[in-house]
Amino acid sequence: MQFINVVWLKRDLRLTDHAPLYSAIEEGSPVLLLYLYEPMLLNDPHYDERHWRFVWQSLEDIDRQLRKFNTQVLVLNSSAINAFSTLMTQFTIKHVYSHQEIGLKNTFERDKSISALLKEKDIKWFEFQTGAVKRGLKNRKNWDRDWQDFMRKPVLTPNLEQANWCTLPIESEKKWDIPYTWQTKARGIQTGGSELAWRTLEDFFDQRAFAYARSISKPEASRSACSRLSPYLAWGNISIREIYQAALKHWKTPGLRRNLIAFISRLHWHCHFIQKFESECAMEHRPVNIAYLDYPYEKQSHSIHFVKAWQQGNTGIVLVDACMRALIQTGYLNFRMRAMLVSFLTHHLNVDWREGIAHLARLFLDFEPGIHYPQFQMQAGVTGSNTIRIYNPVKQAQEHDPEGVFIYKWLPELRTIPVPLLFEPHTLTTMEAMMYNIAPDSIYLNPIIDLESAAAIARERLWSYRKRLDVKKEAARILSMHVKER
DNA sequence: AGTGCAGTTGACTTT
DNA sequence: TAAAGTCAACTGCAC
Repeated sequence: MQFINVVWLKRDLRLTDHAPLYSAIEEGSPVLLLYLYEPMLLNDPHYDERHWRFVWQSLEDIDRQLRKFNTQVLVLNSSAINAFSTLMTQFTIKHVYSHQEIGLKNTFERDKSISALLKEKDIKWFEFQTGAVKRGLKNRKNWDRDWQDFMRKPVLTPNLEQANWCTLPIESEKKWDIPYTWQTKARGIQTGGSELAWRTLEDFFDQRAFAYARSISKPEASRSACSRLSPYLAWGNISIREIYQAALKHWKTPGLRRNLIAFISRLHWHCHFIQKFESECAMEHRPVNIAYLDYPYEKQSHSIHFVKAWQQGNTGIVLVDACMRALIQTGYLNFRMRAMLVSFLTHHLNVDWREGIAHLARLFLDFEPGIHYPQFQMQAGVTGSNTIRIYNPVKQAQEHDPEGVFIYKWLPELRTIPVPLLFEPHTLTTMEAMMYNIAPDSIYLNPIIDLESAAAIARERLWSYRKRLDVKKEAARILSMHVKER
């Protein structure tokens, strides 16, 4: 049987700055590129069709680049165990190469079973660091410096010309029909693939980044002034190091410096949070601060209506609903508005963060487990260490969407209401509501909660809970683990 | 010109 | 990456 090296693609769907592919090619044996649509993930509530479509588009992009080498990615709809077992009947696998996956428990467990399988067959599996995130890190000593060092190292571009490509074995991948809806572009949602990742990057540094810092908090302006690289980063169409080094190239451009500093600091936070998740992955199932297991959330039987209204963008709070609807349609929202959505669910509605986390994961095209969990918990206030942020959706709208552009766009039924009444339609009199042509049973005349009293109650609940001794003790423990030591 | 006062601004604290 | 409250300093204005 033919010897091959398997390069197992996961959330690293690119052919540049790719250490596993680089090493596999260097080794010399024929290379097989493998991607698995795993039933375990297809059925996971964190994922949505939009993700698998993005992955498909990314794979198509890779195949386009591979065409001149007369090869393509082997795509299988299969569990990893089955896929590797099948491959082993066709080939003698010399090595397996992949990036470390800092993911949910299910992928971690899957990796452990694959590791066991490969070990049993005496096959070496080389796993490479993802970005600046270190596996099994005990503390944050020198973490910042190491981040810098990693980002400044030259990118590892595999020599595709030199590669020895393996002849694709199995007919099986052709038997499997990729759903039609994955193969059509989704209107309003970003399209996957490295080519588009690089076009987005260039367009950002050439045009959009000039407005970055001043627009980042605004729901409408952020959509063009932010980089929009997040899904490409999450699915690995481009590496964080490639983005970092591209940013540095524009360092001297007048008017860009401040924006680049703001942008690069966020690249840094990207790894920081994934590192946090890697170091304390139990946070997928419980609050980082274990004292919050007893937090007095709304009973599920009661919260279910709140959750539904929140999920559908039907709460009657204008900016909250506009944000959720934008997210459903486009898979994107700027950071501040994401935080506000979590704040509203967990604070105003007092719903357990675990009842909302998968919903946003499904909607975020750029869903990244290692960022999603720490961020969601932090915003939900269950870390016990970061300050509690209860966003006021009315104030946020007045400050960041003063003309109502974003709200009108996503809640067209309110187009007749002028600013500033738009921000608080429940204050309209019956006469005014009629005048503006708002249906008398509109949720916007009668929101699911009273914003002010809900915020006051949440403030009291959160701050009094934080005073508990067990909360403070846990907070101290967490701090010593994650905060940078110099 | 100095004084009293309402209203504003910004730094800082509390929740 | 919050919001509300407190307080001192400051401003504009009337007398």
